[in-house]
Amino acid sequence: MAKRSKVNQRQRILDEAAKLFKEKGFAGTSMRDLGGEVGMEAASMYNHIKSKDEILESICFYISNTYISQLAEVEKMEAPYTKKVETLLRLHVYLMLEDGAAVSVANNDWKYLTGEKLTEFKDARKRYEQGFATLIELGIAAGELQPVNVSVALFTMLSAVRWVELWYRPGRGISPEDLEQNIMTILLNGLAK
Amino acid sequence: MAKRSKVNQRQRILDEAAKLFKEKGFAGTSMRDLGGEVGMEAASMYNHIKSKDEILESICFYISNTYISQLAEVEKMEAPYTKKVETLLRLHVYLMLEDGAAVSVANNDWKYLTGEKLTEFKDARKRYEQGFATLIELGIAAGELQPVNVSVALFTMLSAVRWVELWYRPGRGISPEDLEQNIMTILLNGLAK
DNA sequence: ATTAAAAACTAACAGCTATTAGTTTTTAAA
DNA sequence: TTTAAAAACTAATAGCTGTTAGTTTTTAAT
Repeated sequence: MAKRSKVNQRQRILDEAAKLFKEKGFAGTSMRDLGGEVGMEAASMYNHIKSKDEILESICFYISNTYISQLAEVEKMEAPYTKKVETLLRLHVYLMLEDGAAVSVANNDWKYLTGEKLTEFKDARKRYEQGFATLIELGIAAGELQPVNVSVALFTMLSAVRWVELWYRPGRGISPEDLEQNIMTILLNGLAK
Repeated sequence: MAKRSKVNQRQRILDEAAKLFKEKGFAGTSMRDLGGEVGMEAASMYNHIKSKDEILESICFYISNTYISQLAEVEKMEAPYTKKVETLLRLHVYLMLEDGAAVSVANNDWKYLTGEKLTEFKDARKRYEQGFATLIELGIAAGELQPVNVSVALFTMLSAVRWVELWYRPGRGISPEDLEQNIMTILLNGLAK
């Protein structure tokens, strides 16, 4: 059976690409670099992928699709808005702990997407942000959240969660659960006593 | 007097480089791209700069030096730790509003520094983070701040302040002062009511 | 108006880029 | 063991990279 092997090799290329793009950036990573990491001549990888651009697209849209389905999941929840916001942020942290390299690429290298893929990605991101903002807005209207500027709250939270991927490693002396709990405490209850 | 002109041209190159590096990344920006923006052949810029690497170094160390002197300033203040932390964060926001492109480059493209410049930059960043962490630690010890994990608090705050540069434009319908105030409210008092 | 320095230019370089075409090797079902 | 597809290889492509050398133009003080 040849199909299995092809799928696996493609996935290996994508995984190594995510790691390399995270480390050296999309433009700073050559197909020869990637081939070296995968253990294959650069040219050979074209049996599994269409182009370098397609690699980037696969990584970016895997992440944006995940975000969007997580949002849909949370929107369906029957719970207070604070709980919904908290859940969405927790899912962010989880995805980062699981697939940090891909998240990093989607966060930083999406700008190298071209043509309609670029607009498609930006649209997806805007949809996600819009949905998240609505949760915050409703939370404020319901009196559950402080009446802060919605955009400021949105981006402060999204960013506050992004550093995890840069910093977190098992062996940092803090468990994923504690990490999460600490971030949530700061964002929801504030740092001041 | 020719000296004046040389300094200005050099600064123009650095400014355009920061904008371009922010937009397309260091590796994604060619000297010909930069020349096009400056209005000069790529080769001509070498009358004002030593190399592409040197441009990156100038931008990165300008920012890291600013951060470090801001930290020193705050450390000298006679004030509660909450006030010190708040001041340092405000200075972050100001620097971003003033020099967003350069901040962005120092945040994202420092990894393209090479050799001892790379280690020098990482050391400076570590010193800054260490100093900031100490303020938080003392704040907790003094009972002014919630007893959260210091690293988590540090990076949550530093990141929460980074998105400004990606998002803020005059005409967003919020003044720099309100922007600041909203961020501080979320970080210090929390989003939950 | 002369002069010398500064700053622009053109042309060229060696090396790297993503990708293709064509060929050989590996894989796995018959 | 034969066979055909899949997946690896080598070699080559045109175009772009940062940078240098050498030349001409611009600038500004004498």
